[in-house]
Amino acid sequence: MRIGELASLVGVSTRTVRHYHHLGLLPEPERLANGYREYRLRDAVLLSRVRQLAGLGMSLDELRDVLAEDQGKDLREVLQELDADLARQQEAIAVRRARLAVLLAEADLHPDSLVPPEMAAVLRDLSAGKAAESPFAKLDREMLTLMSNLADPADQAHVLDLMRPLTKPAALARGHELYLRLDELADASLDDERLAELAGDLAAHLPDELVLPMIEKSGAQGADWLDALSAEMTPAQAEVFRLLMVTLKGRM
Amino acid sequence: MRIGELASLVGVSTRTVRHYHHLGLLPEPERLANGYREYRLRDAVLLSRVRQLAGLGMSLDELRDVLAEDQGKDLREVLQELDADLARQQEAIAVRRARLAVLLAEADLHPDSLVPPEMAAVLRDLSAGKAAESPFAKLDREMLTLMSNLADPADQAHVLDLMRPLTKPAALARGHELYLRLDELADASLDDERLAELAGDLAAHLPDELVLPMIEKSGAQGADWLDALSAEMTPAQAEVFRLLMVTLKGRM
DNA sequence: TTTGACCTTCACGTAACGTCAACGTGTGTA
DNA sequence: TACACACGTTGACGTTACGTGAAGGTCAAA
Repeated sequence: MRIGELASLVGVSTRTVRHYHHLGLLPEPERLANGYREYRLRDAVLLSRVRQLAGLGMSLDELRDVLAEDQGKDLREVLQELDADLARQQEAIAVRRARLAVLLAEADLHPDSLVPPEMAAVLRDLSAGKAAESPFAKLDREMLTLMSNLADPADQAHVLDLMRPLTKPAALARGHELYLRLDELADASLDDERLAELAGDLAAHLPDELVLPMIEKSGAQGADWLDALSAEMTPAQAEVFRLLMVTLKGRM
Repeated sequence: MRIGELASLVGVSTRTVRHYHHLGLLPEPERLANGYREYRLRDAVLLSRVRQLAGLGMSLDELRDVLAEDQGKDLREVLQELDADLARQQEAIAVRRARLAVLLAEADLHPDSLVPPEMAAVLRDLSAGKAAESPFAKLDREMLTLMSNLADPADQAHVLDLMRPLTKPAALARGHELYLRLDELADASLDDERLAELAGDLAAHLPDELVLPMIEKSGAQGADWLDALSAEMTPAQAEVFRLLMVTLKGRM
């Protein structure tokens, strides 16, 4: 047999056969006078075995070890590891599919704000009505989208629970008003009394359980999302948040 | 934010961020006077979105299309395709695990002859007893191993059914005897009468349903396993098989 | 001033081959 | 005999999503 016959017998490309020679998975056969490789039946058996194992999902490197060590690790052990690995892959894919299903449940799916449907509804509510044009509402939505994207699914549900009181009509109206007040005070002087007043109203509006964990997490990590957020605000708005933080930390 | 802060905020490496810039998945931000990239909150949102989609199993190329076309294919469609693809992957892994389970059921698993347990038992029987040392039995085992490796699982079961009659004690003894006779005639003259006699006995021994499909498949493909097989036999043995083929073709 | 911890771009390495390129070999046909 | 055509040979670049140096500039603290 020459290489093409061997390849088509086993159902692979000649390139694959040569590749396996290169990796040492298949011994180089004798050469004819013209330099062509000359294969025997045994080579077909060896090649088909390599394909079998490779087809099970084993890497060619692992495969070389299995074939070489010959006794090193007991084939059964290797195959059991492989099975465990495949099980993990299945699990990972299942998780991805579950997340996909959640996203696909969203009614008007668009490339921005890839948040789960429930969160999308909350975001819509928060910047609806009077706050529809509010720049600060937009910033807040941006930040909440980021938080949603970064949180793991377990936290997601928890955060949604905590935000639910904010979506009741009365709280919503109050939230919109706070957005507008933040917009108004954008360029206020840093010693404007309304800043402290607004910070107090914000502290009263936001549930402690929602904000406190954020503060805690914030201090821990190196890169701080609070820094990124306040960099987007005007100095006056940042001052409002500084006051808010002081108030909230006092409550801890 | 500089690149390190952005990266740790979203939980990726700085290399990844730069890679996404290179691929056009993330817009290059402004640069500071010293050449450092300066990111805004919006970039974190964009980056986290890219990670979300990539984490679902989408390739970065597809992702670029999704983000660029913006309206081209409707995100929902893309995600549905992705889900279908993931489903196929799950199925493929399940098949691999099923094959693994079959292999792991084999009692003495060793790297040679990776055949399913039932086939392994048949192979053991065929070259047991009187045929334990038979060179031809060894050749036959080699070929059957190859066939088993190359056959798809559906055929596998069928072939095993067809071989079952050969494993009954009486047939087995007769098979061993035939192996020994093939060994004896290895270097016989091509016009030795015993060759035709042996071919006849072989034809009587082998079930038609087992051999006929092999002959048919053999003629069709370019690379012929029969060629490879007869290349391993002595001229006299090859002659036996030629005669056997003639007999069998006559029966078709 | 030196030490770190950042940042910059450039470029090779990874897995398992596919796919030219550039070339020799062997056979059938005009 | 000449030419086409199918097959073989080695060598090397392309693919995916970054990791991992290399070689060097920037900035703040000790």
